[in-house]
Amino acid sequence: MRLSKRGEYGLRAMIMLATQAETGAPMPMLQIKDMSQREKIPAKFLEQILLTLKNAGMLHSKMGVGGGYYLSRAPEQITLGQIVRALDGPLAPVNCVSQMAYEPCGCPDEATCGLRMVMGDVRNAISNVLDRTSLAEVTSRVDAVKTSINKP
Amino acid sequence: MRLSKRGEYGLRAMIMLATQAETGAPMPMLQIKDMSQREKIPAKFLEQILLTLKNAGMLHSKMGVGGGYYLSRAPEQITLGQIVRALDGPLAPVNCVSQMAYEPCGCPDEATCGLRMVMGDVRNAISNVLDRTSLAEVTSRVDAVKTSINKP
DNA sequence: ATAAAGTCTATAGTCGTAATAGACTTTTAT
DNA sequence: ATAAAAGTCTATTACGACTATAGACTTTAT
Repeated sequence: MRLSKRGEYGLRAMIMLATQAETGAPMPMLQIKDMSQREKIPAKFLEQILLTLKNAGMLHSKMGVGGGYYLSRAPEQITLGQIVRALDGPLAPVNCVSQMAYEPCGCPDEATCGLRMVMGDVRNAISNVLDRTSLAEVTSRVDAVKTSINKP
Repeated sequence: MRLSKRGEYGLRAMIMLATQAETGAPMPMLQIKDMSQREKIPAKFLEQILLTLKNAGMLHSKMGVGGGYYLSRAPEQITLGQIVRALDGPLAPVNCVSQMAYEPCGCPDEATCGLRMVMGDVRNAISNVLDRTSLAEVTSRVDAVKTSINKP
């Protein structure tokens, strides 16, 4: 049940951008170079990932000197499920229970397939986390931990 | 968040064996050939999978004419989580939240890593399904559907 | 004009998955 | 005793996806 590196790096980048957005900075933008250095992500790989996310409509960018990437919507409006799906495809463990990429799996009868029932549960369990968690919720959880450490 | 073919085939085989066990047949055994034909699984691949499961202690086998595989414990005592872990490794999407295969992921500080918090939730969500579902529960769900179809 | 930054496409390398092969061992039936 | 049926074990291949790198191009600020 692995998350790919592409998915991991993409999530890290989006979380960084959301954190930046919530600082209230006038232009909450980050550059590839910044992000790749902070989290030790290969820059050229990250570039592709951000491009994918941009083409999926989650990021905007500014070219040229002083450019960078920023979220195209408020952090509340972007879920982790959207990010993972854009980068890694369906959340479902098997295609026959996928909402976005259904395919029959070849078992004699889907209605009475035990595997399919359980994998449907797994898909829902994953979706209940990733589709209900927004970038804003992530940053606020991080903030909560950080302040509880500073004021014990 | 894919389940590998190995995992899928292994689960299918174990569910077949559990179904067989619950028929009350005197010797609830199935042969590789039977299982591979029923669910269109490449026989030689299934062979490897069953061997892995046997070495993990979930199956016993009988060699020679009239041999085959059978569950080493009651279907109630075997969870899907055990099967998936034996075949595909940890359930966790990233190693830094894995119970059975923890590894640091290289983020600056694990305690305040937003990705890690969420992936921990995902791991728990998956585990809450797979570790709490036994083969017996799968077969009884299948039976429930089958009888509700016959008596509408 | 130049340097900084994102865009885009192609391609290489690597690794895990899926599958196949084949020689060996055990057991049953005749 | 022997042959056929079945599981055991290890090696190896084939393939594709994932990861990463390269390089030429475009846009923008100073």
